[in-house]
Amino acid sequence: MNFSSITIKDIAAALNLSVSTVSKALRDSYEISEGTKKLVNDYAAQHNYRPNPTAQSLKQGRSQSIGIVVSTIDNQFFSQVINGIESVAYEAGFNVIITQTHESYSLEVNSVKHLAHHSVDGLLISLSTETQDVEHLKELHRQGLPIVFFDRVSDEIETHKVIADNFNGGYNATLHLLNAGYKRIAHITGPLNISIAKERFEGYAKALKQAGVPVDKSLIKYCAHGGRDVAEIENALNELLALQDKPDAIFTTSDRITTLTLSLLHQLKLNIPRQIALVGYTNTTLAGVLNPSLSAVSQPGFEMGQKATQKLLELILAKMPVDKFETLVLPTQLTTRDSTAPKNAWPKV
Amino acid sequence: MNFSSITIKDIAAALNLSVSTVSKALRDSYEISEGTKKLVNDYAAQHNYRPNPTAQSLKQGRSQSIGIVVSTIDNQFFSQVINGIESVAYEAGFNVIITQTHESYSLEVNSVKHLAHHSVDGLLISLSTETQDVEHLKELHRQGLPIVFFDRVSDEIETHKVIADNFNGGYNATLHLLNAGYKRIAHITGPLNISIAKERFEGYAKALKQAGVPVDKSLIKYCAHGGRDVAEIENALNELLALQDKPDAIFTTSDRITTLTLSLLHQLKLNIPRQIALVGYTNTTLAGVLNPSLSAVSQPGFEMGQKATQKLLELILAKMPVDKFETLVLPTQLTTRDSTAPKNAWPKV
DNA sequence: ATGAAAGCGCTAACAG
DNA sequence: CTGTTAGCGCTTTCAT
Repeated sequence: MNFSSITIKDIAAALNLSVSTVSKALRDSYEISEGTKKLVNDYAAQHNYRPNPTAQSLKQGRSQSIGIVVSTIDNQFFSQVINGIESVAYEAGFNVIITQTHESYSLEVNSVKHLAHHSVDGLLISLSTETQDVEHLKELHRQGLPIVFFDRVSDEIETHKVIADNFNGGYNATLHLLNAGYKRIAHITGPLNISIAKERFEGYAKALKQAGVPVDKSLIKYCAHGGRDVAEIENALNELLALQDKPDAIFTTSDRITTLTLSLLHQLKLNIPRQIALVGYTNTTLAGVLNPSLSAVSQPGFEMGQKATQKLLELILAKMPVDKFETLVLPTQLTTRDSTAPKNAWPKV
Repeated sequence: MNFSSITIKDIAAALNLSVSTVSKALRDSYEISEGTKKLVNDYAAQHNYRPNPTAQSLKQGRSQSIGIVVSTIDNQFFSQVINGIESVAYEAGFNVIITQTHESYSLEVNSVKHLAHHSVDGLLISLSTETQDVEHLKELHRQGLPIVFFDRVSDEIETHKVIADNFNGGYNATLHLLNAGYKRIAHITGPLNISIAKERFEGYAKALKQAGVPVDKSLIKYCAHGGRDVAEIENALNELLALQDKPDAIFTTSDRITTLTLSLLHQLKLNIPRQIALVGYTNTTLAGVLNPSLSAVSQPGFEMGQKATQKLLELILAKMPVDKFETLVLPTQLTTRDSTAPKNAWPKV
């Protein structure tokens, strides 16, 4: 069933023209006289004609739509990215299809296949935590599907990438903790195969080294599913708190890990920052009203979505094959709050 | 460009059959011999054949996709609903297309038109705050497009609806405040033309009346855009706090209004609940770790998405026109925390 | 049991 | 400048 307007055929019949003439007139072809164009366009406007996108897709092999693959939309960072994507895509007349991986490799493969199959004209993807192998993307990339990575990128595929400055995000958060007097700084993160975890870890390690603090492996916990399951964080936390030489601060590296860690510390009735300080990556707008107010590294999600989409549209609309690719690095922002108050200036209990 | 597998034509050529035979074999038609079916299906499986959804859409006038219209995905409640929708839709082989209204009537009309035009087989919609007129939906509904409302429904269109028990949500939250000793209970909400605001208000009013507390209009603030703009809440709050007889508690009715109110109360350095208590609708998983921990009315978002999708699929797959419609009402849950601690048992400062 | 042919709505090469 | 025709990939009569 089609719930929309008339077809080109209807216009042709009504105006005693051929469908091709109408089609050309609507597309403002130089072959068509001004008079006919006006006639057709007026009629079309009056009868609220709109081309059937499905037919156009089939015919042209292009769908005017782009596919998005993220871990989950139930996450402020990703929903901000998606809003950024939509703002640019709609402006350019492109439709978006959102799919979620829930951090699973097989769901990611499904999503990508699904999108490719629905003949999206391009793909915006942030890899799932589980993903190690990107063959499913390489294949499509080889066939010419424009792909732009954002957030969690792969270095095995040469294309545009838009990321945040993960190294400095990790570096600044850790440096801030050091400056505030914390020394035993734990790190809860995802597996190092995902780019963001690796880079944030490197920033963390660099800050420690500069301060002459050894990088203690027992303080670093990797959540295989990026904190998808609460148990992952629970285990990490229990192990950290069971150490002889307990950490006095934690640096966490994703929205989910950060907020779950905070919740668990509450459950354990640990005072933040007196018993343990916390700074984490998160884009939640609630950081300032958490208990305690949470020091946070936030990323320009909306802007990341916009930039990634602009680069993708460049690829899609390019006349010539593109062979020069860019990696855009956007700044992160560290906002310090009570959860990392300096040791010599702890808020009163 | 098509980034996927082979076509029916390829199979036909390879097997020396006609396309129609292959098509029928793939669809397990009774007209085709078992032998040929096996031949075709094996070949298809081996070469990873997958039908082109665009072509199927065009041919059948069905797209195996459903459209979703929500105010914004950047909201825990709606992203939970969407996850519920996806879980059912994917199971049934349906694809979903998500669009956002950002509480704007004109964007809603655009979204709906866009979806209808992309020939979705059905529509799941939660109306925007601005929407008063549902002619854009009536029109499509008349033409036979299956529509199911969730959350914010219209009573001008007869179809399935899935909502939360808004009346009791408002009633219980207000009753709880009364029992905790609060008497001057303000109410910040959206315009009464949206169903949820109206019903929640009625619950609020009922609880007050039962307790013999007059409903004071000066304590009720309607945000025309449902709190989309911070200024709306700011004004509401300023007016409330400027009253001779100030409120001692606030009941808010959406994720966004609730969290913004909390943030603003922080900015004003008001102690919650001593100077003013707060209970609000929100599905944020952070309610327990906010400062103070927030008493909240939460809704079963995931389940709402699932139920709505089930009802929609019933309509889409129905052989006969459906004329008996249901309105499912799901329970809400009130979780009481420190932000509404009883007056005689306030947490220490 | 299989195939030829038409057509969903649109575009585009090719004629006229 | 306009029209005829073919075809995107698939389904579906209607032959054979």
